[in-house]
Amino acid sequence: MIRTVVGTDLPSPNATILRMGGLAPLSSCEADILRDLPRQARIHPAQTELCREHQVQPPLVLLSGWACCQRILGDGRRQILRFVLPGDAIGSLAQPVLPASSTTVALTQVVVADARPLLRPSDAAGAPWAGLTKAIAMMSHVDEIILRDQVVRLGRQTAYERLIHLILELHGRLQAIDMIDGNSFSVPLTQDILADALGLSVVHINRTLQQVRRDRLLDMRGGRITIHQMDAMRRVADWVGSIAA
Amino acid sequence: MIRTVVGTDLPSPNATILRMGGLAPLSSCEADILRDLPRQARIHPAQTELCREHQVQPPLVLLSGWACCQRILGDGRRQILRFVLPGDAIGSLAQPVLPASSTTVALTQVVVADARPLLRPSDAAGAPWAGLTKAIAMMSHVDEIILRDQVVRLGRQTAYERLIHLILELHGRLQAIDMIDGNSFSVPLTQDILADALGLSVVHINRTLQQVRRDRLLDMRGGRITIHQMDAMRRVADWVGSIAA
DNA sequence: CGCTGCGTTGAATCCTATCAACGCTCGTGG
DNA sequence: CCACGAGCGTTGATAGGATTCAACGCAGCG
Repeated sequence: MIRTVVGTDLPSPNATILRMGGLAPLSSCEADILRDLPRQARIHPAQTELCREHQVQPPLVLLSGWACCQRILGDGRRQILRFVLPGDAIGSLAQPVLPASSTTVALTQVVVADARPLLRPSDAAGAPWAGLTKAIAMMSHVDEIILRDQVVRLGRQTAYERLIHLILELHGRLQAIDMIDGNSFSVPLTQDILADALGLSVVHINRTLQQVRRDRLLDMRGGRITIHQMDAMRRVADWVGSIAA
Repeated sequence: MIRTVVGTDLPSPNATILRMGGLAPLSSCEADILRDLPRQARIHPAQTELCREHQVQPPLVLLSGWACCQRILGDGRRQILRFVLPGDAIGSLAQPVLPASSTTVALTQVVVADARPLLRPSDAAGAPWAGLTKAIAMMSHVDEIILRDQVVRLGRQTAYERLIHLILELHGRLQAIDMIDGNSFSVPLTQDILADALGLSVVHINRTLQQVRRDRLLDMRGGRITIHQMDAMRRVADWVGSIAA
């Protein structure tokens, strides 16, 4: 059930504006382009493949909902490469013509918009596109940092550290799009999904979650994370705020 | 001991030409630019930091030797993100002005050249720079695929699979720059380095290496890998030749 | 009502890490 | 020349972290 959004309930472009505006100052003309994204946005249910590995397709922007890039091994093992949050791109904005480097799947119902309006040829330096161009460059840079963080987590951190480190990442990214309420935020992730993101088994995710709760660092249940001791979490996970928050 | 190469023993630009020429057809004028890279190349001994995380510096091209991108955790744990082979860039060519997203260290003596000659403003479409521009875009795309492969290895593969998968990656990348001799190739990696790349302990790398040898898949000793059963290796590691070889 | 998705628990197993020690080669210096 | 140490590979024993298998509880839903 893919439907085009119509009528008065246009999805909000806020996340995108916050995200890109946080990466580079945008002219009012550029902000208008972002505000126009929701026209012709599309809604997809959870589990939808938003783009498939090796396939060339125009880049999208996620307006609302969560998605993830993942890869499936021959025997069914799944590894989630990164989570895609509102304001993030699906498919590279910096290299729009290359095939997708991995499959992106909706984790919740999502609203996506065609990102091509952001891609006008921005040859003229200092033109009204300079802000968007820089924001796009920054986005792909941040994406790479996120991927490298993921490598370090999986390669050299314990389950306990990985879990906290990922939650700190999500916290930082959600903060940038104003989706943090005080010391808690909504996280539509099952333990199953967390396991595939952190390279662990569901059972062990469950036990690690209990451990962090017992240690009073944070609490995760019912799709919501409440942070109790941010500083202790940063210490445990060896957090270096590489992502501007 | 950093010295500039002088005199008649200029380092060969071959790897770079093979690498970039394999990613996009290059005009003779573009090839000339690559051939000119070795002028003013620099030699660094092993262990040299070629670029440091967060620091902005002009991109380099590795002409010979091996390097790696790595990150060190607070308590000394090290994770190698990717190996840098001859013909590869150090620092992004596609986004030359952004800070480095991780530290790059020489694993052997290396020769590097300033990559800025490749970066002329290539506004004019179809200009003599089109090939280089495309090759640079492809390189950053391949780099991302390599990083994603690394995530999958670390997250969802066993030590045995990881080791073989990495060796297949190195084989493919070395083949592209013509550094494979029959069924064997030189690999200046200690077991210590392999461990930090694959997220394992040295001891376990050692034992896994013995296992693959006993299984007659391949043999690694004295800085050289000999492949005995390529097809079996691909099967074991769930290899999908994402990297053009 | 029974099913499905999700979270939870216990027990046993396995993979991988850690610790400690030893052998080897090679370069260095006495 | 030989002693010495550093770097690298190897081995055994032990411990620990994470997986697997299996089962159960619970809520939501057709």
